[in-house]
Parts: sequence; C-alpha cells; structure tokens
Amino acid sequence: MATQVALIDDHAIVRDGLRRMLEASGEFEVILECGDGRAAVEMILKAKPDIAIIDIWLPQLSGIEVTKRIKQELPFCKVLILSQHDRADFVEAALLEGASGYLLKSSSGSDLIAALHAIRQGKCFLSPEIAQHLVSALAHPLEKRGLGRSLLTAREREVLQLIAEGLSSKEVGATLGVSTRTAETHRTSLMNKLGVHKVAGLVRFAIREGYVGL
Amino acid sequence: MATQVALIDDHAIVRDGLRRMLEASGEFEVILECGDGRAAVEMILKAKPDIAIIDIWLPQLSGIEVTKRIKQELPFCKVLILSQHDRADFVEAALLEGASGYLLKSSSGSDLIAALHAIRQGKCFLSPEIAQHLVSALAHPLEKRGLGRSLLTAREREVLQLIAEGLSSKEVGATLGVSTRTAETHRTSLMNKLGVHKVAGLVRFAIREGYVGL
DNA sequence: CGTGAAATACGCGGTTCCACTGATCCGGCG
DNA sequence: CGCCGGATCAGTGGAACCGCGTATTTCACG
Repeated sequence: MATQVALIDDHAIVRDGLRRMLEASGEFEVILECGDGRAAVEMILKAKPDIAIIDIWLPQLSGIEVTKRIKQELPFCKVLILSQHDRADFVEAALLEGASGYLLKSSSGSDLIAALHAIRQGKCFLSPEIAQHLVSALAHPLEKRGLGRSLLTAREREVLQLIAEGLSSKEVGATLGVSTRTAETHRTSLMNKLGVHKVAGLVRFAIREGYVGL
Repeated sequence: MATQVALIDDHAIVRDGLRRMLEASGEFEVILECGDGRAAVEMILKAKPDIAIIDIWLPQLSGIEVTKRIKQELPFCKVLILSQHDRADFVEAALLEGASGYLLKSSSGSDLIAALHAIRQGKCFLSPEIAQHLVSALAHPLEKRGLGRSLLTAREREVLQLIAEGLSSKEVGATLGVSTRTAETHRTSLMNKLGVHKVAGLVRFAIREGYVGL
C-alpha cells in the first residue's frame, strides 16, 4: 500500500509539481493538499497521512506551528519541512517540534524521494547544507541562546503573524475563532512587549524575526 | 513536434515539478533548466526554446531583466513570467519588456498548461488577479513612466518611508511641513499604486525595496 | 493549595485610517 | 498656449485602532 502524503505549500503550482513527482515514483499517494497553515492542521488531523510535507512559510500559521500541532495529536505522522532558506534557528525549531526532515527547495526531486524514503523508515533527513549548520549550532547548548525562552507566547506569535499579513483585528478574531476584543487584547500586549505603538513596528519586528515573508 | 520550453527558477525542486507537469501533457519538451538569471540568458540564447518560463525573482539577474535581454535577441521566443506576488509594477514591467504572460504561483498546474497554450498561439495570458490590477492601473493612465523612472514620485517615496517608520498621517504631515490631508492623499495614492490596502502592505513593500531598514 | 501567567472577553472614548469625492497651483512639453 | 501630471489641500462617514480599564477560567509550578 502506498505511503499517504499530505502536501502543504502556499503555491498551488508547486504542489501540483510535487504531487506529480510523488505519484510518478509509484510509492506515494497524495491524499490531501492545502495552501494555508490553519486549514492544513485541521485537514491533516482528519486525514491522518503517514507523512506531511510542509513549507516553512505559510499564510495564517507557520510551518513550525503546524508541525507542533499535528505532532501533538498525531505523534506517528512524520513531518518533512520544505524551506527556501537555511536559517539555523528555523531548522532547530522545526526539529524540536518533531520534524523528521528539513529539505531546501534548492534540492532536486530525487532528493525529495530520498528524504521520504529515509523518513518512512523512521530515519531523519537533512539537506547537506542544513546538517552543516546544525553541527556548528551544537557547539553551544541551545538553552543559552534563548530559543526556548521566547518573549512572546504562542498565541501572540500567531496574532503577530496575522497582523503582519495585513489582517485587521476583526479578521484576526474571526480567523482564530475568538472575539475581536480578544484579538485586540493580544495586539495590545504585543505592542507593550515589543515597545512599539504602531502596526508598522509590529510588521518590521515580524519580518525581522521571520514570522512572515517579504 | 513538441513545443520546446526553458525552465528558469531558482528552486530545483520547483523546476523538477514543473518539468513533470509539462512532460506529462505530452505537448512540451523541456530543453533546458537554469537556476540563475545570468546563466539563463546565455543558455536561452544558445538553445532558442519556443517558450521560456521564468521566475520573477532570480539570483544574479531579475526575471524582468532576463526577459528584456532574450527578447532583444530572440523576439520570437515567448516568455511566461512566474511570480509569487501580484505587484502591479512588476506585471507592467514584465509586459513592457515583452512577456506574453504572467502567472502567479497560486495558480494550478492546469492554469500553467492553459497559459502555455495561449502563449503558443501568440496570445497573452494573465492570472485573473493580475488582470484585475492591470485594469485599475489603466484607469489612471500612467503611460509616461518608462521602466527607468520609478513608479513612485519623490514625494511619495518620502511619505512611504515615514509611514514605514511608524509615523501617523498627522506626524508625516508635520514632518514634511504639509497638512495632514496631504499626507493622507499621498498615503492613498501609494496604496493605489502598490495595490495594497493596509499599512502592513506598505511596510513590507518599503522594507523589500530598501526604503527603510529592519 | 496558592500564586501567577496566559488566554479569553468586555466598555468607553478619542484618534486614526481610508475610500469616496472634490478642488487649486505649478511646471513641462507638444 | 493648452494640456497633463504632480503636489497641495479639503469634506464626509464609516471602520478600525488603541490606551485606559476590568474580569473570568485554566493550567503549571512551587
């Protein structure tokens, strides 16, 4: 029986291409596709694929956050992160959340298949460039580097991403399924914590920290 | 005989996917792939494909610039631009340089095939969202500005920078020594020109274009 | 078990945004 | 000269923002 795969990437055309590659191999079956993070979590929890291929940058919810949520509910669902860049902190965060692999988009299609093979067998697969970064990162222990100790709470990071994507408080509330006032409360505490008083400041922080792309 | 296609995109994995889609259709043959702009120009001039599919963002040389150069030498080689975003100025620039189509990556694989069909017949193909932007751009005939001249006026760039730095319209007016109203007018035309409706969008544009730092 | 942090939610009121309009003045270019 | 585009200024009205509060529940940690 073919391994069931979920494809999460915000570009439909990229998903189409990946699907063809996976299906051409004859070993994988794409059982769901999704272009945004929030919807992806729901669909994955429902469909329970064997492996989820997740782009790191997604509208609504980052790939890291998606990973975290599905690993909580489906520890046996493997995750392969796709990313344009090789930012070390992203790699670490993804692996800490339970991702089984991290593949750069500069990889080839055969690398993708190779990664899936490894992951299916419970192994780990990292793009060579990534592995490089990781060893140097392991030189010093990660607690020290403030990775676990984030200033912002998970909810606040979520709200921040949505604001930076251009949603109003009302839209943020609707997206998260909470009231507009609650969204505004989070917005307020974000501004307090970050010491800014304008959307512009939030957006710049979000971009600088990689919560949203450019 | 199959239509010969060149694939220019900086992500190998995306090229792999596109190639499979094209070849699966049976109508297209990928005769070359390249991941950076400068090399792409050389390869295309040598290989003379019927159609070049070019990502707008490329290392070394932008997709727009690549289009310009190959159209100079090979006017009969059609160009289909691929892009993540629907920035009006990019679209216009690409079309002015001779691109026959502009496809967002949010499009599906069948859109891609449809676009190639249209282009092969000498027609033009734009993603629907793109066409939208274009009509609104034509409403305000901004013909005069060629490529060299910036989309934004000097004053608008000034205002943009201040907004991105977090100033309110009132503060912008005070800073520039004009009325709040005027600052708001500039803000409005910025949003119109850039096709965004939120401060977040302006800030991201400003950062992307280097009007403000991070 | 108490404390505190996080998430949720609400009110009020002034400020700001922003789309829809309208206008005037000036300088360059055919 | 006449036209056009850029820069300036303005009104209206509804929506959103945001600082000032308050309050409940839940959950983790000591």
